[in-house]
Amino acid sequence: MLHVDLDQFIAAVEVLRRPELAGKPVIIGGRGDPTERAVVSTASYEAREFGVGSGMPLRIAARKAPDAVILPVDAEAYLAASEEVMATLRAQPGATVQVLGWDEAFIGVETDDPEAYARQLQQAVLERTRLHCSVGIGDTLVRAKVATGFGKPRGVFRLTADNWLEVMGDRPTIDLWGVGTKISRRLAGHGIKTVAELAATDPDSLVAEFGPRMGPWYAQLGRGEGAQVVDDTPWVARGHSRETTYQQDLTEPAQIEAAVRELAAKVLEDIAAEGRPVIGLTLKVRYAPFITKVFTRRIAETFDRDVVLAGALGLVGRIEPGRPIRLLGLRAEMPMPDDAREGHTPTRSGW
DNA sequence: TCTGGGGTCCTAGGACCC
DNA sequence: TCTGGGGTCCTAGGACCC
Repeated sequence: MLHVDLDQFIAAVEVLRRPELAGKPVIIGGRGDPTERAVVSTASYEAREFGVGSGMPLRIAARKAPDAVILPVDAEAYLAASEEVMATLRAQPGATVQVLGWDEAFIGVETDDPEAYARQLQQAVLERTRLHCSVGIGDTLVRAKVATGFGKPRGVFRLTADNWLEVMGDRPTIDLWGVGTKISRRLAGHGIKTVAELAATDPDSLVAEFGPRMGPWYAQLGRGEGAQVVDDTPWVARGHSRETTYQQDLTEPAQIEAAVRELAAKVLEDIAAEGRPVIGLTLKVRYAPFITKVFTRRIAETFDRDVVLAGALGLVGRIEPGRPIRLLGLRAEMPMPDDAREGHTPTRSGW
């Protein structure tokens, strides 16, 4: 199977409609204002030379690359570009396409020459969208996904059981897809620092630390093993959420209630667009950069906007009074149809 | 200088039921 | 006086991904 990842996707889309930005450091984030609370969505390769990367506070990025062009996020433009890319992938001969995000997909295909297929696919995407992509080839989804990183930019790389340990063995576990800072640190606490060490670990020995599913999953991940099937079943959202980081902290109860009403209106709009009912609500409150609380409430299945709004406002009562609020988020959960795809994210059991 | 927004899934503990 | 075992649901929190 193949994994396709567009190169610096968001920055590339912006450069396409503003050719004068080609070759310059470009940073996309928030509303494009580095004085606001926001982070970098994507930086062009030129901006990355200055040490700017995704997730970095925009303010810091602007200081590191003072001459960079900073643009606001334009989700609609990226979605439109994404749809063209995905349509191109679906048009490839024999391709089963599983979309992972705006700029990523797995391709299931039977071919004797995957490298040639990958090159052909890159050419097709470039011709139709003027965007460059990298392609990973693998005998599992995990290996294909990891392989793509070695192909960047504009390249192709193959990772299978034959060369997995040779290529990945000496790398830190955090290089694995599904292992972040927390898990890599906890693994290191058990003397497991490299992918090879994780691969050699008895899956059952990780159960005590990570639980019955995640423990064995990490051991499997170390070996690059996992699902080998690309699933193009249409994805069905489990829920929809909206959140806002306020430029100035909220303090007044009236402010907070108005903010929750605003979030509820947006969430209801997203839900209504799908014509599905609501069965649960979660209110997220950030009091300070690192202190986040969530309040969840299950409700009887309903299509009634007023009932949902009342439920959301009910959760507001659990907010600690008098504490400045920097972020509010509201999520509505929907019931899942029985035939919906299981295990969408890579780190989970479905893979 | 201070960390977005939209998602998914796992874990653990308590309540409740049979 | 003691109190099993299995199951489900709910809530809170954690971790990861793009």
